[in-house]
Amino acid sequence: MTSFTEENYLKIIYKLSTETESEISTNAVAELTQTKAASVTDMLRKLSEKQLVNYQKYQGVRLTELGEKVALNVIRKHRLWEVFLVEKLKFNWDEVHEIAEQLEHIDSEQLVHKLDDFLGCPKFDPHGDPIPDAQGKMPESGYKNLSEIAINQSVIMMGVSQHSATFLQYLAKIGLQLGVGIYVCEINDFDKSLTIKIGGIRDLFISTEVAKNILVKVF
Amino acid sequence: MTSFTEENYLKIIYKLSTETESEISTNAVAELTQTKAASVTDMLRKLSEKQLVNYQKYQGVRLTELGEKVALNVIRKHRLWEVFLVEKLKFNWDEVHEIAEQLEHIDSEQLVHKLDDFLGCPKFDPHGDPIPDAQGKMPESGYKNLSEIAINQSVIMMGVSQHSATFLQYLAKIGLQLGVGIYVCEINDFDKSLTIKIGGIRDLFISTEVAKNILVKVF
DNA sequence: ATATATTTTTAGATTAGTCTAAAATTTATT
DNA sequence: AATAAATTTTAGACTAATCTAAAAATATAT
Repeated sequence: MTSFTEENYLKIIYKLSTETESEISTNAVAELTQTKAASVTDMLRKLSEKQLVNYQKYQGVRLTELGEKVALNVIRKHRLWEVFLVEKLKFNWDEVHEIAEQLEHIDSEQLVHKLDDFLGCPKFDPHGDPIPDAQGKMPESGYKNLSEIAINQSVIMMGVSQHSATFLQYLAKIGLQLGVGIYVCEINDFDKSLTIKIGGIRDLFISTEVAKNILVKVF
Repeated sequence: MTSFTEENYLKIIYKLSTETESEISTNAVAELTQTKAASVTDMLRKLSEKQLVNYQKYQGVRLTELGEKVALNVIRKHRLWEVFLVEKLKFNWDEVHEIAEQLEHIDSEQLVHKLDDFLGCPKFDPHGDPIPDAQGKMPESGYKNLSEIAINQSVIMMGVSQHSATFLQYLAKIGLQLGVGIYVCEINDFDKSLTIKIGGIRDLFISTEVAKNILVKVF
């Protein structure tokens, strides 16, 4: 059995692995788990004994196949619960993360299966993130970051790759929401900031930082 | 804040309080928490420091008003989640207890409120147990135990006061389910066992032990 | 390539919740 | 009322997860 805490470590190591090719550093894990490096070292040794990660001291860490399976299952639960909270309970998408952080650790295969069914086997969560299936396979979205889109192209906003409440509330404020049409008018050479038109109407100026965190489908 | 473990203790002390007038003994708590008396003593001291129980050594324990409020909130969550599992996810009523034991500790007032709404503010859970409202007030059911019903009376089965899977599966096997009509044909003077007719058709023989755990509404 | 800075690990403590075994208290029995 | 039995508490120890401070290893910079 994997504890609540172990699951969180695995989830975080998984997340870091998708952003980096190389081994994950102790410090990187410490930052995301909100613990100290010393605590991470202890946990990595423990996860290693349980065959959930490959770890050798000073050499960083990588998930084993088993560890990745566990991580993906936690992510699957997290995202399914987020769909439930938004679709069924009518939460806003910026309110669900903390609650899903708790629900993702509920342990019952049957529950996950029935929840998935009840929600109609969704492939993406309310932030546009893909939901792995029971075997851990991610659906292909084909989404790109808005920052990669060329000038004069039209796209549709499908998700975000950052889930902090402040970011989501900023998007809400400037009118960027799921499903909205975005047209790239101009890209500033110097800082890569963009001028875009949303819904065919409003002109908007956004930084490349923001654009990097917006997932879009090419029209 | 109350931990997962503290919440379990409070819930169990509450349950015992509804069954007894006097102080709750350390041993009684130990049995239900599946721990040893020594562990219970430690926890009672801790709960006492937090003003959740009144406890003096060797004198047993009682919930304070605050402790009862916390306990009722956990029970509220447990029962709401059971309704969700049975009504929405189509679990059988003998499968939901373990899962609800986990879900009852999810911490979010907003979640409970929205879940309650989503379920249509149910007053009773799938076992017929009353669901306390947000203030901790229990709805009045007026239900009685089948063992208290006089001969030649007709009643409707509304719930059970024992939730073990074995008991629920036994009921399913003999055909006793929620909403069924029960007519008391005969009460054995010696051991108080009953002969009943269910759904106006089948004759059935049940022990007083079973009858004590069946909640009915007088016709 | 050596010194410095950064990262990581070890060593030793801490907290929550649990345990066993022994001591203290209460309850029951004669 | 005295003793035996049962219950409850204390004392001391264990595990999981964390911490701080110091030591060790690795990476960076001159």
